[in-house]
Amino acid sequence: MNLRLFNTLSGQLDEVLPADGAVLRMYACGPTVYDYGHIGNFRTFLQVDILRRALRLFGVPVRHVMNITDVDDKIIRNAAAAGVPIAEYTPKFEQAFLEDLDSLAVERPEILTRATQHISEMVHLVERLAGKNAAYRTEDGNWYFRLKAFPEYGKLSKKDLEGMTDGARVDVDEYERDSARDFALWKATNAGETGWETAIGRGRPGWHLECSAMAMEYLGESFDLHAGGEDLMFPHHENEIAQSESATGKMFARHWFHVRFLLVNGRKMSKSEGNFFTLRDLLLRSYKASAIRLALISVPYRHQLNFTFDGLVEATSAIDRLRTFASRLRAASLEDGSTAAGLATAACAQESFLAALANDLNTAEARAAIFELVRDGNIALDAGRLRSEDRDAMLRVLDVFDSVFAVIADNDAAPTKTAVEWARAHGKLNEVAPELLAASTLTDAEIDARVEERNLARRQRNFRRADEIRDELASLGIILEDGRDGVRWKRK
RNA sequence: GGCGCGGUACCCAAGUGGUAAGGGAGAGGUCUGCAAAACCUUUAUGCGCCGGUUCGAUCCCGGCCCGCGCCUCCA
Repeated sequence: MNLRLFNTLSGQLDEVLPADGAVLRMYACGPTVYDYGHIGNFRTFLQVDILRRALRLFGVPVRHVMNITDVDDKIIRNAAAAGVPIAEYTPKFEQAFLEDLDSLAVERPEILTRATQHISEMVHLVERLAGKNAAYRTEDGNWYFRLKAFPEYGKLSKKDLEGMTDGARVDVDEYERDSARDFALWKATNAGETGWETAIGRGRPGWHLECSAMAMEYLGESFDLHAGGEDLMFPHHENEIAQSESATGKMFARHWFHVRFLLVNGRKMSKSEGNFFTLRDLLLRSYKASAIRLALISVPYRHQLNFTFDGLVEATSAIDRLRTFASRLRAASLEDGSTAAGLATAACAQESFLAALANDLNTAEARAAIFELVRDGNIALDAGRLRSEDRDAMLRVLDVFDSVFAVIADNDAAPTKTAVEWARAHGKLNEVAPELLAASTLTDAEIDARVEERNLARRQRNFRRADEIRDELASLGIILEDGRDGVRWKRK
């Protein structure tokens, strides 16, 4: 089965296959490391993660490059405010970003590259463009791309260059430019400001330049797929295409993948709306990393996702159901052999799952296929109709599901712990949910002791005392479940 | 103003020209000292409104209403 994906450039679903028949080369725009990542950022990175995991599932090896933008206006401004050079300002946010990716089970790209480590490649690109009369230097030392040199400008975002100046807010003070739409390749800077001494003068790169230079460096002048948030389509990606294709004369990326912005409580996320959340905010409120991941990937990437706390609660319950089913299957003692119905249920679920993903990464439908397996599997289990090979087949389907969704395997403790430690180190303990703090004050041994105490009371049929202990632990975020095989407890 | 997306049960959310997946929540049941958990069952004669095409439309076409996004730093 081959993956068909919507291609912004062609405007239709296209099969995604490596042009060289071997490895799919993809570039995904990464973060600008000037602050902690928010859930909007992560929806995009998560959907790119789904893409690369799905490609692997379909047997397509991937070479995935992601940039870290470690020099830009906001970084320079924030670093200046903090009184440090940008090289001292950005590493902690880059580190936090990578930690957050780990928390969300986002696979690392094969190659991570930083803008500041590719200044010479960028300068070289400007020189190539200048050689083709597609770039020019103004008196103040800035370099601009000459839009007139690239008639195809607008082909990605379907914008008509002529109509664009109407209504668009264009900086009319930039009188030096040939055209107000010409974009900056290189910004001249003074001695005291962040900059590099180069053959094209002292300065720093414009934003778009880094992606073209680094994509070509690691993937070649022409490659398979380029990904990013929908906001990047214009002008960022359009400008990348213009400068890259003008320089090389070759098609830059064949396939363009854009992830739609999410809404939070029905509005665009913004600090002024009070609906702006970083991943860390949510972890500290005691939402599990897996639930955040599932909430952010359950709505297909081209649809607007309305992120809410209710949605997070729903995702938490949904994951519990999946995990319970998996452990029920593993624990069941079953007769050897298989049944036609059991194997068919597994095969059918897998087929629907793969077909849904192959159809433009329809994660909602893919998820539904797995929940049908859960229901049918539970029914067969209850009826005693399941045999060991049926179980094995179903577990294998769950593995296939989790190779893309990555929510059944329970790795939730580490992200929460990391977040709480981070809060402690940054004087943000007041932002940590009380039960999270409370739960971390009791060791496992202490909890076990309390549970044992309660068991004793129960054996003596002193239920009043038993309930007291249960309530007490509940207030500390410890949940008890009395089962057939004893008492299980878990931290909320 | 230009470009684009969406309005499906209490909430979230797929989907198809032939009569509505899935998840959550609620209700009922099984189990239990109680509870929780778990499992099962159940919940839209209808898919924003009005026309049209069709044997038949939630799905196609036109109009309208509402919500949202991009066009500017932004994932």
